[in-house]
Amino acid sequence: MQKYNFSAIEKKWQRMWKKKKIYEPDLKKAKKPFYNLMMFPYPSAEGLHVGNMYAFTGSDIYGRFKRMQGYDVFEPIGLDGFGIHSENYALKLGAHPLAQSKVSEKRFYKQLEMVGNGFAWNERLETYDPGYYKWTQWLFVQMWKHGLAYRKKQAVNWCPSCKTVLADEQVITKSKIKNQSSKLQNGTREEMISVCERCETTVIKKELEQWFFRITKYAERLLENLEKIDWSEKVKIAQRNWIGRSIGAEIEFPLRYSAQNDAELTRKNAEINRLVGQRNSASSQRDSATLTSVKVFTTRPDTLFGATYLVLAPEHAAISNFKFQISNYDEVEKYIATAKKKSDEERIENKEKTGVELKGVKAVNPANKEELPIFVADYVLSGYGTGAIMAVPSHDSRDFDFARKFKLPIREVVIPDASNSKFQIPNVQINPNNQNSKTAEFYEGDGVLINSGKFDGMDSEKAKWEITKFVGGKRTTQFRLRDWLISRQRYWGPPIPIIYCRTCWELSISNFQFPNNSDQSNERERKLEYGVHYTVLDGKEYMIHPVPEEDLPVILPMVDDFRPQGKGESPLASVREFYETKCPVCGGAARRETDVSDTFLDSAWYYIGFLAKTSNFKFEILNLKFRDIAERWLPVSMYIGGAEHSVLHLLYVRFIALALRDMQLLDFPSATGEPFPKFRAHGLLIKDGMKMSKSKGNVVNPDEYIKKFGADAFRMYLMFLAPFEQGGDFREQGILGIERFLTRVRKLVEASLDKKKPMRPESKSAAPHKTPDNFKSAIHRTIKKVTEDIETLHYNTAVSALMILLNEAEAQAETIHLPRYFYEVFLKLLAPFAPYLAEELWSRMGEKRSIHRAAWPTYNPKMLVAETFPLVVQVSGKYKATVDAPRDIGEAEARALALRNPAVAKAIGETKPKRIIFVKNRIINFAL
RNA sequence: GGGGAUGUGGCGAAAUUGGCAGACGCGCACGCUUCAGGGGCGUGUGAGGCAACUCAUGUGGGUUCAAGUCCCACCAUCCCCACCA
Repeated sequence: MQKYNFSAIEKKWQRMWKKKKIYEPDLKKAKKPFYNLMMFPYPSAEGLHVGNMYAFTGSDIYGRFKRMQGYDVFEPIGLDGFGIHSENYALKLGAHPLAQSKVSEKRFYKQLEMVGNGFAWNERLETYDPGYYKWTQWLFVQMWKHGLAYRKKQAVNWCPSCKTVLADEQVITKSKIKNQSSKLQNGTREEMISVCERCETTVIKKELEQWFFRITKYAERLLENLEKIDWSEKVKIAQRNWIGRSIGAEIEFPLRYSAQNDAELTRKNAEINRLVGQRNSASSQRDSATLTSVKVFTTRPDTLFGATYLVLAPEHAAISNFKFQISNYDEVEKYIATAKKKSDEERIENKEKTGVELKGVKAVNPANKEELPIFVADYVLSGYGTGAIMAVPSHDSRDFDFARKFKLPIREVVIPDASNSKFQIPNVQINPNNQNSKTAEFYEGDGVLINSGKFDGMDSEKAKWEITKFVGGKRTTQFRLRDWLISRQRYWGPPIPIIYCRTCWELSISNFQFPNNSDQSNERERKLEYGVHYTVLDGKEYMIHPVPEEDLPVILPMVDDFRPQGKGESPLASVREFYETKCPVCGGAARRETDVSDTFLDSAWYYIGFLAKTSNFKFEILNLKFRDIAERWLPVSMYIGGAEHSVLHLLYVRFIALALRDMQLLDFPSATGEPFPKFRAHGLLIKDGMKMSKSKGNVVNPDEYIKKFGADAFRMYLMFLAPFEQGGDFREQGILGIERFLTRVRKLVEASLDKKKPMRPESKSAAPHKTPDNFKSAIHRTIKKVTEDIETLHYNTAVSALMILLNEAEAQAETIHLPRYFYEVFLKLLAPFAPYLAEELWSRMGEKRSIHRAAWPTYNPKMLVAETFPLVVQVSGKYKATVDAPRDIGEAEARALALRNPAVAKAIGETKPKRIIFVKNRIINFAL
């Protein structure tokens, strides 16, 4: 057998494909556009990971298939090269990220070319290209101008090792099992810790001024649109849970202060007025007004009569307002300080509830006018709802734990419907003010109300809204989704295009008047509401201005020491030439924002970037030409990527797309505005049953395999080893089977081209050119199978169908000349999987056009079925025989045929079958 | 605690959706090939039994002429989220 030099052939076709622009659709004129997108990689580690290859190949097969079906397929590629992962990699190597990016770029593109994907190389992009991040910054400015970006001081996740802020989504909870002795004694004891998703360092909380994107404004739409897009169900569920909508009520609890404090109260209120009221007297009135009630959010307003205390989150604003009414304020303050210092690790690990009562203040239950104690406790989160809850220990496990610990009353107000035997009535003390700690339990289900005055006997679902109405509460919806924290105190990212000006602040505030009856909640929010956008830097207020669009991009300066500072500031904050600038409004000296934006902003619009790239380093988004292109190509036809991006990238991209549409900056035909109406998540590739990682030393280097077996064999093996959406175990041995298969394909085609080759002597008697109908039928069945399997991403069974057809063809070739039709069909079906070999053999057959532009074969439905079929014969449900039967025969004929079989006749004997079950073209069963 | 999966040979996995369980491939065994170390070809390969047959899709029940597939209960493993009121 002659040697097959795959690497030479791969190079040859790579050149040819590029020259003939096989994979470059005309973005402006394409008639049947098909945007086949795969998540672009970030070049962090040593070259491409097999996992990447796996994902890209799976996506590429789909693209090649669509191209052969006549679509103008656009399959772009680029690098998500900005961001912490790339920066950390550079830090590790001791290289500058800018220099390192050039090295990575070269290697990645070379590898990506090798694997044989039909990429549109002309449109490739890198997120660190100033031509690209100019538009990332432009996007930020648009978000700002439309009120979707804002600045706020918040306790944020801080990674002490990466020295930067992390979004909630980038903090992961890890369980680590405690030492073995405790495991033996107490069963498995798990300790939960919050760690940085990248370096696994424990994350702590830090209060910092940060930039946020108002993704919560889109919570409802992001949730509702999920119903209208064709995505892997598990990804939809993950997003649904992340957005986390709950419907409940906001209920106000009036406050009452102890009598002995009243005199002091008056005096201290005056003090508040003096402190707060300097700038505006209206605000002090409001501040004291906030002291009269506390608002809580609850999903169970039906349990209001069972509320026996209130709990405020440590960060709750009202607590400091109570300052002069709380008799034990020192203790409260101490508790709050401890709670704030606690990392999430400690808060979560320590499930034991803690808290302190606010003495001297009571809340009044609006339903039954009872006075309730108020606590501050860190089991209530400040960021959710109103940061305050009404505690109903009888119907909530957390409140129950707390009540037990602090000996608070537990009053049951909902019992399961006694007529429904599915529920057991829990053993709960119905004594309102006395808990029996031995037997008390909580019940979180629905049921019927008791101990609830005039609502007794009402169904709990109905009571929710009746009681809300009764106490003047408001039905509201809450989301778990938080705003997207977008600023990063690192170097390797697009500088946030914002300028802070002190002069402008002074000018604007000196002649600013608040409208008299404005909503006077928090002074700062109020100012923001009336258009005074300012921030506080080093204790002074500054006006916030976006960088004018014509001044973009704000170039990331070349900085030698790009290491994170660890003070909550970006390394850019030490670069005077960078941060010192001129105010775009007043022209005076001003200061630039020195944080960079989150990498997820870079990747939130890259699919638009591919379309907008007009030439090297130039993108056009705004002009009309681009709008034509967007209209033609968006939304993306098929998006394939990893499920690990279920709630990060995939949520942010959707958000940005919807926002751009609302801002009327992006338009494409779509009812929903969703950028990816069809998304499929590929599975995870593992090795030896374990996730691949360098620490385990089981990382597969794709280059070696491509060098050894060729890109075709490597690709095809990856697709064969398991269903694409499931992922599977990479086993080196498996690739040998594919290698054999491809060699046999080549030999079969080569033999057909070799005219001199004689037929085997023993087959002379056969009619050499007549193709048997069963073989024709096999060809058509294979076309059907492969077509349908590619459409549903069942690549493993598509490959298997090709193997079956090859086996059959080899057997046929013993006796007949296979028709040219067979070779054409076979190579076309093979082409998406093994693009090089298919192209090579195709051209050797004398074809001039690329096989990747050839028409995908179609099948004739009439040819699918053979003339006979194996009729399965059962007796009493047990298999007895298989007989060859003509297609579509009726029951009588089938019965006669079956009974002629000796094994069947023997099994039935003299008995007369009670019943005969006959399934056409399949089975006949004699029930005795 | 909540949500999502997944359990089929020695291994990766198939199974027209209720109709011959294990397709296809890996591995293994034996044989052939003037065949040298991961070469090619052929045959066999779920388990037990000489056999006809019997038993087999995590476990235990059920529905059905017929169950990997449908229903009920349980067990195991993995992933995601997690004090979200």
